[in-house]
Amino acid sequence: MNKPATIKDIARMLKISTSTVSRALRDASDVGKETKNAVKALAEELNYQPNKFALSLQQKQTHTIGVIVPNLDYVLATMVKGIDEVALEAGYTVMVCQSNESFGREIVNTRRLLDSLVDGFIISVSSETKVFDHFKKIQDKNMPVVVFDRLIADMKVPSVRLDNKDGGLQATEHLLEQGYRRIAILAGPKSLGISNERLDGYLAALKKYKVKVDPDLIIHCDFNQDYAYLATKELLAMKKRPDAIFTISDRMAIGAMLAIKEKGLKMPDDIGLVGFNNEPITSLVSPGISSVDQPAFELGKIAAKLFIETMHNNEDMGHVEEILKPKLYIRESSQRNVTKTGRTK
Amino acid sequence: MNKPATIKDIARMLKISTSTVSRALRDASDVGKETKNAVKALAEELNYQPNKFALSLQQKQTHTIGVIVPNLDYVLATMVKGIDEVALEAGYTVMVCQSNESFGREIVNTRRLLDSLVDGFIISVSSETKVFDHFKKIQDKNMPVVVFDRLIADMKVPSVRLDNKDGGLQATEHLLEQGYRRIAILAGPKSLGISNERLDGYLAALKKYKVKVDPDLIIHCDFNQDYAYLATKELLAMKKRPDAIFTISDRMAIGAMLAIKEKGLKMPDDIGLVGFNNEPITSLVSPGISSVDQPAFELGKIAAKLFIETMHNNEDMGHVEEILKPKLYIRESSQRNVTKTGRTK
DNA sequence: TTTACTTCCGGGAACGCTTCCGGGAACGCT
DNA sequence: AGCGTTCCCGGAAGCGTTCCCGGAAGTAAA
Repeated sequence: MNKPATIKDIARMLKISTSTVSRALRDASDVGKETKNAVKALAEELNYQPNKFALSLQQKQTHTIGVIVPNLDYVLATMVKGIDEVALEAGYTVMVCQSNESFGREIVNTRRLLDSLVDGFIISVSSETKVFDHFKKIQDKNMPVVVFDRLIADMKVPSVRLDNKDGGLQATEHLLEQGYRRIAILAGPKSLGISNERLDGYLAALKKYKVKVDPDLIIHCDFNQDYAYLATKELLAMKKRPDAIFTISDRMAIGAMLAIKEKGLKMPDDIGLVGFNNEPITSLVSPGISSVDQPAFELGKIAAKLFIETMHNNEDMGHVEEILKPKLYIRESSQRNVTKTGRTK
Repeated sequence: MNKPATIKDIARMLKISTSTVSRALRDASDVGKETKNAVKALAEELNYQPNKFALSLQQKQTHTIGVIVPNLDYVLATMVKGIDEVALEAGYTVMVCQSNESFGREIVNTRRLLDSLVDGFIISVSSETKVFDHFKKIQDKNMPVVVFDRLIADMKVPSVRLDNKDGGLQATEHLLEQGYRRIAILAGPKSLGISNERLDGYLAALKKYKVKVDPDLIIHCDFNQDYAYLATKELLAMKKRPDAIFTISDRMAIGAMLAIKEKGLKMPDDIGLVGFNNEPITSLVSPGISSVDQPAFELGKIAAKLFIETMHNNEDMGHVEEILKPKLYIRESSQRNVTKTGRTK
């Protein structure tokens, strides 16, 4: 039972030709019923598994999807789970590579998967990435590409993403409704699209409420907790400190929260706080942090569906662009008027 | 530039044979210097990439490792990152599949990867899994298998794991040192090895301090926050409630913490709490939760190293078993005597 | 009986690559 | 001049499939 059985073995044992075996196994029409059964029975018995390499060599398909993500934090891990779910259903296997938010790493990963191992890609790009040549190579090879969450600027490919602007708008509007007026925003690096979109939402909300934008309250810092902590410390040290902070990720919200507590300020009274992603941690800390939820699992599923469609319909899926709506979960960190809205979750 | 260039193309263009091209590309000795250079130059120009399927068909190697994990929570994601790191270095690509702690899912994943796509496996088994036939099939095919974190009971394969007993011991001993005497433990399902080992450590510590074991204080519940919350509620409702709780995961610790707060008890004075994994969240909540740290990244790296060794040294790696030591990080949730130990991290 | 059409099956090429084998040319030595 | 070596290179088989094509029966129609 060492060497796996091949189609040839079956042919030899049954004294028929390999082509017949091949056809029988795939239920082709032009093969006798008895032979078909005999072949299937023997295949079963020998535990026959078609050799994927031979198949791939022939039909140049691997039924494998390369997924490249910047990391595997809560949101992305959930999205990947969604991808996995529908990919498996459709007979695809998924290869997940993390780029660790590194441009170089992303190129290496792409290269590796590209060589010949995968049928196509589902990508969320690293925050470091500013040029997309390595991804364009994929398209040159006519492989399907779907991007999700973080989009690629100038490539015409199907995509799923969150309506980040709306998320920023909901968050900021909520703070305004609660009476906060000097609202700061902790955004990510300027190269990061999702960050800019959320910032747009923030600006839109201020405009709607006719609150003047103070450039000093718009901070771009790295996408993590430590930087958010430092940035918040600076914000709170201002002569006219902000009375609320909107961070574009929950990890940053945590950083901000640490700085706020250290300063001895109380949420939501002294200062309001809203995060983004609705990670479980937001409801665990106290006070709970309001946060914009995104349907991550659903988003992953859609990404995979788009991929499979593009794979099958050879027609150019042009620029299909699915946009999902976020939903704000309000918790203690920003809820001044308890009468106003019921606490969710 | 649509069809990728093959060795044949090069041969034809240079008017030499494919075998010569093949040899030239791999720097074989018996090929003229000039031809060699010519071939290499042309290959470069055509952006030639050897077809992996053809290679695999031939030499039955894919340079791909199948990694099966129960989920992608903080610890496992970190471990996978470690695996990725050294695998990439060694020229291997990694395929990650999550079993979602489901036995059935694990079988499907194994099956899929097994078919022919991977050279071997690095596995952390699902908590649901009690029989290991699907893994034994892998060995039957003479593929290398390395297990990590959660071991497979009766299979002789190289493994890396944490010294879970020591972790349980450190945690419990610490609580005892702090003067707690009625210490409860929230363990996982009885089928979960790591849970039992940590429980062993707990028992060992009690024995060492000559504290009698109270079976009512040993709770087996599901490995997540909600169940831990419920279990803790019950514990706290006892006539003689415990004065400390050791949970075998941080997520469970969070659940416990919620129940404790709800009951109006204060940590560390009314009750002590120690978790396991040292997830970032432990230092974010307040009070910070003491937790047993495991070198997850390192553990992942070792797993991959073991795999590659097994792959190369054909000699049976017998039963290599690497065991890593955990380290307790003490935070506010369990630190009564501030004089005793300095707070770490 | 011939013709034509099904039904079922085998032969062989092809996918892209490696590797074994063998042969020709050039060279040096006797 | 003859022989053995060394250096390069081409031919061909083989990895496990699929698929096209053609052929041998059998059956129905002319």
